[in-house]
Amino acid sequence: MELQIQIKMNEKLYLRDPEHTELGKNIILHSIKMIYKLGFESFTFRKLALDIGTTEAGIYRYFENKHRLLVYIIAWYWSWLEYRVKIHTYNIYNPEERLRIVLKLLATTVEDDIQTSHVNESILHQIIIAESTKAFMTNHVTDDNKDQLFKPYKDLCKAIGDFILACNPNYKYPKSLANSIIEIAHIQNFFMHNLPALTDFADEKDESKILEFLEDLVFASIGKY
Amino acid sequence: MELQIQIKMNEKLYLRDPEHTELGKNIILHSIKMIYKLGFESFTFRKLALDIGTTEAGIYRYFENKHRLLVYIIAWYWSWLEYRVKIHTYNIYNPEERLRIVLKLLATTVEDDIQTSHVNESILHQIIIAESTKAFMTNHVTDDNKDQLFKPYKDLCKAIGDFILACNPNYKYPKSLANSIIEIAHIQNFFMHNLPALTDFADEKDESKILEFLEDLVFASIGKY
DNA sequence: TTGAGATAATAGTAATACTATCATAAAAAA
DNA sequence: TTTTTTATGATAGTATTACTATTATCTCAA
Repeated sequence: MELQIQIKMNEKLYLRDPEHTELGKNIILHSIKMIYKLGFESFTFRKLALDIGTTEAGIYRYFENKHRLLVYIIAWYWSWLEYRVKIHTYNIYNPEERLRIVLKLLATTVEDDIQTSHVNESILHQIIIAESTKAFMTNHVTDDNKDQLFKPYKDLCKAIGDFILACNPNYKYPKSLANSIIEIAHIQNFFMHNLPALTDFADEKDESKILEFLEDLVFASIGKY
Repeated sequence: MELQIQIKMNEKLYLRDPEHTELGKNIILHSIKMIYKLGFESFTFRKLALDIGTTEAGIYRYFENKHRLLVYIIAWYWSWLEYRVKIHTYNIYNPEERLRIVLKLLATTVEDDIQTSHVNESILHQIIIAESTKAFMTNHVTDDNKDQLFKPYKDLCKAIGDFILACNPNYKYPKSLANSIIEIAHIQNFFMHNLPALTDFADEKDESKILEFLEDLVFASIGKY
């Protein structure tokens, strides 16, 4: 038996559902590779079209512009991560252990443990690290938010915030701490690889050190250290 | 007596020093206003030239491209902030008090307490919140780092890291905690204003709440709570 | 067999991100 | 005072990006 998961995406994210067609799936697959390789700024629909063997117009039928495509990809990642969090914390009833599992999922490179057809999750994780805040750090963030484009991120933060509260119901900043640990995990990873002097992990370049830092931070903050 | 501070900028940041000429100062002044208003993505040299009443070519004489201009502005901010940190912690010998002062400088809107001619520091702070990570989140981060473009940010982190160590010489992650608190301060501020459901400060929209969160986080982490 | 849905091919536009050239005005050096 | 440097303005031009529009073709399902 081969299991496939399918993530239902917000319809505002696309013009035509890329999951429904071969070209659509190719757009997702190749855009992930290309954004990873070139960085989001240098990534263009023209280059993507050339790579896939289609035309710019073809891609514009699926996505309004490259920013929407980025938001789509990132939203997919957050949904997928929330799903992973659910699976990995299933049947675990100790709140601290659950939180530890979440931190590990956030801070370490994904192993392809869930089958998804057309997405390379490990490369996607690298995109998230470098590009994910660009999804909302725009001057149209309010409109995008009204279209619910950031719901997967919010849902994940909500879930993590609830885990934090389960550890310590009196902790005053569960939501803020939730998104903080996500963003810290990414920025530490980015700095470790690109501006290592800014971190305490320069020598080892080891993700498990980031995880230790995060655990230290979180459990000290919620008073369970 | 009127005191003016002058920040010496890395020469790689510009083609022609904007501090030396009227046009140069105008470029800085107007670009800050315009990036604040339009967001960095919608900001162009054409619009800036029109606003100043010069030509695109004129601006290209000062800055290679709009990204370099952003990095210049941000680098200026970090240098200025490090200077502020120095002044405000001068003659304060209690390490925890010093750290508290730094957190306040990081988390709250600047009052124009130091005279600088052509920079609106309070608008600049808003730019930093929304755009500062875009300075290094690029695929040319390594080259830019070799050119020392991020030195002011690194210097500030170093200073904060030293304050952290002064509070607790055994704390294992002073550098990582230093940049983490900077980035958390910004992201909480951004979320509070733009995606308030993600924070615990939604109702009040009050920077002092962010400061409380940061203090809680930092002093818990270094074990002085 | 018809027709809906998807794609390819082509064309075209406005804006962006630059580079180059030349004339001129102002400031500094001779 | 004259010369030279420096900064700016005016103008022009190119490649690329970010789109939109049109038409022809292909495929699959009713």
